[in-house]
Amino acid sequence: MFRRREKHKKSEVYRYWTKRNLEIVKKRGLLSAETEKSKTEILERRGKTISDHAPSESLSHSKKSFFLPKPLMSLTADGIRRAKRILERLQREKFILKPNLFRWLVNLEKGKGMTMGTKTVDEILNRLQQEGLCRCIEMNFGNKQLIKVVLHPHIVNMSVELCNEIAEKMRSTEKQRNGPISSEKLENMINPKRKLEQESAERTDTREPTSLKRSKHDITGSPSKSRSTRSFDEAEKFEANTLKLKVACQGRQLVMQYVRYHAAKGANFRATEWSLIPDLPATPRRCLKRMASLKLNFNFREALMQLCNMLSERFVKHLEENQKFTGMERPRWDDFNDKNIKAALEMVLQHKQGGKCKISRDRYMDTQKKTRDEKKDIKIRNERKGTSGRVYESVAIANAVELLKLVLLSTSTAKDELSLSAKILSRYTEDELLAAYSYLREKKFVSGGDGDGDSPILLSQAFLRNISRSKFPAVRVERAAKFSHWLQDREMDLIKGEELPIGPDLHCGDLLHLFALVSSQELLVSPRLPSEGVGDASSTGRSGSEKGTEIQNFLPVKLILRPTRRVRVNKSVPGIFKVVDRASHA
DNA sequence: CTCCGGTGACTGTAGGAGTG
DNA sequence: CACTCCTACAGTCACCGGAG
Repeated sequence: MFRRREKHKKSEVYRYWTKRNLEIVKKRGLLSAETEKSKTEILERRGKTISDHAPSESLSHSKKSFFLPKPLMSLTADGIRRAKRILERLQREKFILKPNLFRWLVNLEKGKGMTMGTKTVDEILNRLQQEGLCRCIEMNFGNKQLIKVVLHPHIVNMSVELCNEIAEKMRSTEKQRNGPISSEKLENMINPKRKLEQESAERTDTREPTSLKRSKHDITGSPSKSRSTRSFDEAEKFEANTLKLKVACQGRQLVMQYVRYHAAKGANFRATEWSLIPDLPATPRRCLKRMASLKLNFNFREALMQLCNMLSERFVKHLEENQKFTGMERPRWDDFNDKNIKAALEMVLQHKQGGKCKISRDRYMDTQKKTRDEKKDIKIRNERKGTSGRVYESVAIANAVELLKLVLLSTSTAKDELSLSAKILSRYTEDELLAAYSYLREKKFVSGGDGDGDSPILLSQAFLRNISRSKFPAVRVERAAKFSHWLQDREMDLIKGEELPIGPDLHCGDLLHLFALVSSQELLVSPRLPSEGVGDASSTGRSGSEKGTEIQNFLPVKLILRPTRRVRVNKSVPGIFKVVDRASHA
């Protein structure tokens, strides 16, 4: 994982990127030189890759999904959409003739470039039936042909009226498709009552009914109290399951569309333009709110970004390959039936309900408090920065990261320094330190510390290399050069043994240069306090000291940094004293 | 009763368009 | 180029209703 600060005009956004993703787009820079400009521009506009991303192992801990009933969960995204359509239509119409259902679904998916087979529909119906969301029966009104009918599950009694309705539907369908139908067929359809009475007589005769076959479910039992209760209960269950399925489909659709959008758009986006996302399951505003609320769940956000990354990688490849193999049919980059994509999507959907629900109340309250505190921290930090940059992590953890680095950088074994480090670190919670440590491990900033604890935790060679290679911004370098000139101008004073007061407004470049000299033992820095003590600047009237020129007004304090080794004599500068100008600080 | 997800009202902010 | 205005997104808070 790679955290990167992005500047978006007036704002700054922190995002996580996988290294691999970044490299892909870097490679893309090479490719773009050889390829068409327009496609390159698309890649350029996409930015470096997709944002925020969870550790890759997140996918390997596949948990059992509780989001949908298992039979439905195993359907593809298309399958779930079709199941949803079937259930919605079943809600409205109570029954559907299977041939009609098939034609209707095929018709709805016209232009998608795929042909759905009847087996696919059978599979979906089977799954729905297993979940008690529909009933599939075969009916015979006397003609040779069996008519397959999908029923709303709470229809347990085939009333004469319903048979009439089914027959009427069949008649109108046949008429539409084949023109006039045979008189025998018509007679059977128009008067199914007679046929049913006949069947009833056959049943009392303990013979197997011939005209109204049962499929997996009993659809012909006479009404009874227990049957009514079951019917009612099943109706309730149906409603609940339908609602659940509907919500799940919306959730899935929302995530899919969101991820498609972001994968294609890349990292250089300010915000989600919901109005541009097609096929949303609800209004853009509703989707925005829903997604915002889902993203409060850290696990969900991470899994979502993981999915974005995965899809983004495929999108980049897709563009690159299209550049090489123009005109060839390529696999879809956003194919949610792809094994890996599907797994990542399921992971996102699992976290949709997971996380918060799984933790105990106390733990939940702690988390809530922590979340609030973190948000407060972030708010304070953002306010201080004067921007509205959004930092998606705890400042406490960020601080802990820096402290850990410092502790690890320190090679001191002095007792007091170790206890000071321990004291500072003790201000952080175990969770924060663990998170900080995980972060450092993830970025390969530290090595060791694994196994039985024999190997100590150390800053990695890669980290140390990177430190020495990191470039200073030009403005800092200029500042250091200016400071260096300032010191050179006063070299004679220093040789004479005079102390030079250093102003309070040292910047990064000044400090770097100063402490480089201190580190090489060319200079000595000692703190001083004003002779009249520390207090309100207005009451002291130390105009001279504010200019930093009247060293005699300062008294040395106890804490004076002295080199432990002898000052190098071959250098002409014996020492410089850092004077702390309290008056100008107050 | 608590917990939790969903939702509306509200606020803050970025960025684009228009203007001088 | 700087400013204002407008739009859209994002986040917060409070409330509601269902589930347990």
